Amino acid sequence: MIKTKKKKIDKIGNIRHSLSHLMATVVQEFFPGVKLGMGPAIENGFYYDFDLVPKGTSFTPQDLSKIEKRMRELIKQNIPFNKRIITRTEAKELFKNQPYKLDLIKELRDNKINLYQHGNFVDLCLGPHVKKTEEIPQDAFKLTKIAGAYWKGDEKNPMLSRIYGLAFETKKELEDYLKIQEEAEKRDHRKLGKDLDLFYFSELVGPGLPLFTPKGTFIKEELQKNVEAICREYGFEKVSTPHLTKIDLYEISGHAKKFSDELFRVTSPRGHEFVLRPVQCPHQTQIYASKIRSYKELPIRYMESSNQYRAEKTGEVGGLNRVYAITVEDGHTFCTPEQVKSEIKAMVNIIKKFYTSFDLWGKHKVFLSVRDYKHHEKYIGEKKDWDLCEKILQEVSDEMKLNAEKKEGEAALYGPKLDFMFKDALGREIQIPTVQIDFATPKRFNLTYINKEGKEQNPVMVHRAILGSYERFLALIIEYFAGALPLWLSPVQVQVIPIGERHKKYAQSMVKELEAENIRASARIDNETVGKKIREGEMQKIPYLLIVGDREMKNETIGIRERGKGDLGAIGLSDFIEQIKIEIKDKKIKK
RNA sequence: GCCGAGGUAGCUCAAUGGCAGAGCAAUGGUUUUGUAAACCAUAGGUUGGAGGUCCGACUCCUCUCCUCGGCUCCA
Repeated sequence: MIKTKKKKIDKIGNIRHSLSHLMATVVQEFFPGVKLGMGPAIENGFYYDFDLVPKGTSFTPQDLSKIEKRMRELIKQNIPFNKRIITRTEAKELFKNQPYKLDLIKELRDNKINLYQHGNFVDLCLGPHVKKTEEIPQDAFKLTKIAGAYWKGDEKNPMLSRIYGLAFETKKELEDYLKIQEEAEKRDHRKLGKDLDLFYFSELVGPGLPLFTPKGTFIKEELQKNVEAICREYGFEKVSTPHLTKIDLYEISGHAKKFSDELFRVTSPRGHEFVLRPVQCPHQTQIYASKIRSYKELPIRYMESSNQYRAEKTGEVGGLNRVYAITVEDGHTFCTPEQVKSEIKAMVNIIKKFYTSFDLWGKHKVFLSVRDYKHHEKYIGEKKDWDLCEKILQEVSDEMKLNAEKKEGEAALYGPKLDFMFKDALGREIQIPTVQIDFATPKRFNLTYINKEGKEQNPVMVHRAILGSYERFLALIIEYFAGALPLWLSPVQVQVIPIGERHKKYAQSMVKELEAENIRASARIDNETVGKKIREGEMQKIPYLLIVGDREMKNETIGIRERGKGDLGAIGLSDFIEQIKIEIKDKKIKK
């Protein structure tokens, strides 16, 4: 069973990879002198990078259909793909006009160089490929987009023109994929944020600076109450610190140097230099530092939901996932080295509890982000501390069965971390919760406590974000629930719809009763048809619509319509209130 | 920041060098409605902004702002 599945993956991998080569053939045919980059198979398709001549030219969307058409013609010719092995010297000669290929050859240690050839096209490649192009379905691929991409992913290198393609084994799979993408676009938080009136970007305020409407703000605050309640159970205390600081703070923490280009700088009228804070940790260290600490006080756990400001590169801001002004739910524990592991486990448990309440636990992947072992100078802190931190996180991952995947070079400035990754509506990975160990920052700020022996010692700092950025978290849940947020989080939980004029008073009295029970309710007493009010209520993703008319008034009931489920019949208001109070209290997720 | 595609009414979109338009939303009226869009009318625009070409620019060119898809980055 598993074997056949693997075989299937390989087969589609070969098709994708071979399509990439075929595309390069056609591009070479249409754009003589083109320099070839790399062209691998990827999830759902393939790409190939090209450097067109003359410099500065690129593909147009029209080129894509021409290339695609020609690729189909080539497939029909049933061209065989052949593997060849040549020596380094031969390879250098063969690719003498292909600087990027020569660059790749330089990196290969082996003297035997693998090539794949079909027709006249030869590429430096380990394979594998299809044997003949007849294995490639002609109608199950599509060239989709043109993008710039740096050679070998390094922004210091030249930018090549990349063509992305989708490819599947059957036409139906391709069509299904396109359909899913189309559906996914409908749950894009940027679209739903507008439709549901949650947030807005003003050209006057600027990009990356979301303005939250009353509904959006309500959700943010409700999330905050929720995450703080869980953290409080685990001993976190709320602190609040200013958004500004003298830059000196970041000179000590190391952020000023490392993130110099991403700091918003503010100069006072009297010439004093401040920065808008990009992180909260250094501020919180200063609360710790405000007095002498004893080992008996530790762990000390602070949490704070507040704004941070990062001057992200312009091309990187977008929607709520990357903004200049971020609301971050940030927390730090100061503890003894012996306490680190249990503190981290506690944090993972908080994350688990919080995400379980959204039905999101299990929808994630965990990365153990460690340093770039070749470049320790990029980080602060001592090597032995880093070794220990990485070991602790690995143990936590093993003991808590997190299955963390090691990611080299992804660590924070001051320490390694466990990052919890989720996917957005379009399948792009976003990092939300994180737990990070930090031996370095307490040393830099000279934070100490008096240990059992009566001697000063540096505490360890554990950074954690549960909800992370409210903006990102909101984007995640909007997309996950397609806007139909859980009842407890819905800005309007119940809307009462009177059938006609003579039912309006009854509707308003229902609202009063609901509000008396702390249920967020409103009545639609405007002169629209019932059908229209229901339609709008459904589109606004209001969890419950209560329809009241003659029947309901006579029987002192309400007609319930549940979001996405339609008419559920009539019951008494008190029974309804009882039911939804349970749903709110248990934070049930209804699907 | 880099490569590419875009920006027309609050929203979704039309008008390819020759009078800027539709549906929804808004406003006023009529209608009082039984489970996903009642009807009529009115108003709504320096076509993102600035400059240029042209008798004439939403349309062509330059710059700029913003949005989207990638790349890079993400404390």
